Amino acid sequence: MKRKITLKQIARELDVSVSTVSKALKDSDEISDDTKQKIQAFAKLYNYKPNNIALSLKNRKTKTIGVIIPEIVHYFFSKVIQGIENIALKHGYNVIIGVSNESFDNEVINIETLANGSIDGFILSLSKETLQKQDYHHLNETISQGMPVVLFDRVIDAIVCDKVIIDDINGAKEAIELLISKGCKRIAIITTEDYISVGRLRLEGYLRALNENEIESNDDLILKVDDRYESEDRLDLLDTAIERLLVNNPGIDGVLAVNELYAVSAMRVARKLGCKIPDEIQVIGFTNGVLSRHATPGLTTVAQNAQKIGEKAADLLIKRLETEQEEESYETSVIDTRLVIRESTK
Amino acid sequence: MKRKITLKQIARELDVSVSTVSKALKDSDEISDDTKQKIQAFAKLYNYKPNNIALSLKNRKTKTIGVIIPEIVHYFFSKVIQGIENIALKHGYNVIIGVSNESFDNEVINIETLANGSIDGFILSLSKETLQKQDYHHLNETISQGMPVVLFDRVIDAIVCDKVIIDDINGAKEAIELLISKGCKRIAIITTEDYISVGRLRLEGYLRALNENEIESNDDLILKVDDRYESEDRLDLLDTAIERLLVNNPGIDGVLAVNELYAVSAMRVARKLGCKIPDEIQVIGFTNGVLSRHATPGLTTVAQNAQKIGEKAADLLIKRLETEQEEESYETSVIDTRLVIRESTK
DNA sequence: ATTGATAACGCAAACGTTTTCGTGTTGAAA
DNA sequence: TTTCAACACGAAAACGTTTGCGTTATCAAT
Repeated sequence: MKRKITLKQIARELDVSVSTVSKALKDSDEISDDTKQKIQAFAKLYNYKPNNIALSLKNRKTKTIGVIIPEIVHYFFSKVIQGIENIALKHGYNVIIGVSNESFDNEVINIETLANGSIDGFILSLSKETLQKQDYHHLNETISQGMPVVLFDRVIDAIVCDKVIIDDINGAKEAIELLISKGCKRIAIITTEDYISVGRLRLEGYLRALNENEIESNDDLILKVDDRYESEDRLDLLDTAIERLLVNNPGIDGVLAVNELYAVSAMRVARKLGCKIPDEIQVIGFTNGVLSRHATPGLTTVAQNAQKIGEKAADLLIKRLETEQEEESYETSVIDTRLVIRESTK
Repeated sequence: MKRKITLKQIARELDVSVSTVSKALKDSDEISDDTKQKIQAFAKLYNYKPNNIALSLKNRKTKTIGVIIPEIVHYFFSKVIQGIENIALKHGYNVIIGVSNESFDNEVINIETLANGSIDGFILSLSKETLQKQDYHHLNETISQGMPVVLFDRVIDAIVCDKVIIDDINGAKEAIELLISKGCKRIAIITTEDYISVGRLRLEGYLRALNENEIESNDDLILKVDDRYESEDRLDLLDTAIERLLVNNPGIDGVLAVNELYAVSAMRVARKLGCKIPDEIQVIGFTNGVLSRHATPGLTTVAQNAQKIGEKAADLLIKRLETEQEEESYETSVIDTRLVIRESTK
């Protein structure tokens, strides 16, 4: 086993100084051609590569981006990571992933362990628990220590930094408008509790669309799902809640769900209740993921361009990292949504 | 903005030496109680945290695990990462992710940039292109440099290291046995090309099960899907291939697919051809992911315990990292599969 | 008064780089 | 022969830690 070789070892072996080796490998013209060739050949032979850690310490930058997401087994988030990876790789950055599992404590721990020199900046989406507690001191502290942060998807005004979001209001509004144009009169929405911004905003879009089309909104048609129903072993509770919605409110002919899971669950429940999709009920979801694509019938969805979100977030972060000046003007980038029509709408 | 504080700054501020600060913060009894309290209080006030990079350089270990996967937007791989993250966090390790996108070159680049001191060890699954080229020099080199490596899922004998796999042969065999016990007489398999080990092994299990049950195998019933059909915009080609399989071989009453995508595609095509599932054709897939759970009908699958694979891989790696001695005996851990019965089988 | 122990701290090296600033050697010009 | 560039290289500091060892000062014991 031949361990990695260092400048010092090369220097000793070739009987020159460490600085000579360093310069020779950088092709400095301080060093004679003879010596350079000798050193370069030797380095190549032993496959010398500079030690990243030493470089990081010296340069005070790690060329590494920290990404903290609530959940990794999730089409949207993994697609965002893919976007981040793309851009990062292109600029010579590595990506280190932390998963908060929707827990505030995990988020804090992840941030704290990464913020001590391991990374140059953060890209993150807040955990549900953090949103609920409305405690952002950990983020504001790392930001005030000069660590650049880019927030995406689940963002919050109280944190001042670059942000990447989608136009949730408009995405939902367009979806509802599609349903209306397809003849829906009684449209329900399956959303999250209000503290999750995307749920709140999509509900807002739903209400606006109804309002603009002079359809009276009805609280009975608004189902705010308890988070806890989202875990894999609580699907029955989600189904029950949806079933209650459909049974208690006969005549529902359109459903907007704020994520894939809610949407396919709605379709499953509707089918169970004997409703034809899209003939009797039309369904639209959010996130054009694998579920939407392979559901039966195929699910019409509001595509979020998750990959683009990741790319934009990485762009913003890297731009801030590479331009030293501390611009105190932060950018919020809005990524457009796109309706993908499939068979769950007419 | 208050930047992170260092030992040196504390030392200067309190008019002591750096080493005194360091020792005081470690509660060394070389330092008087007075000084310790003063220093500790000051450090706490300024929220001192040791710089990870400096520690890494000094200790020659980074407490970071490098994970390289072929694809991140993928239930199986993201679930494996979740398992790795769990264990890593528990042992104070960070996880840095590289995505090869099934490309040999990307795999090499990822490994090389991470191997230069950024990480203590690798966990990885080989890219398809690497498997095809059968070129493993990059891995064998990093291993020979003393970098611990754990391979999972797509493993290869030519690389000598710890490995974590599932019992593909047996998993497939049990699936086929289930189909046979449910009355299937003419069972097809939708698998990958042979160079992908999991496809090859599952085919092997299929053949063994047929053999043991004295059913003659038939090459016409073995569909080896071209990789390129797997991308999101090539789904029609996959469907066409499956359709050809079903149309050219009437009487197929059972299908084993080596992944979720192939399985739901098979169901979609079968339904399109007017076949009832599971009455006329029963289908079993691999990977108990979100597709299997939410397909209609629910897909019976061979669950791979992806999270357990990740946990085991992380365990193996960390064990090797923490026990310094260079044991030259490598372990191959086999994670058991589990049949999850749903409505796509009788 | 001398010795020796002990307490409390600082020095310096080490991890692997890069880079600034010498320094010694050569050769040519004066 | 002296002087001065130019050339080729080395020493050392710096990044932020940790740690073995050396160095004081104090005080008790002889």
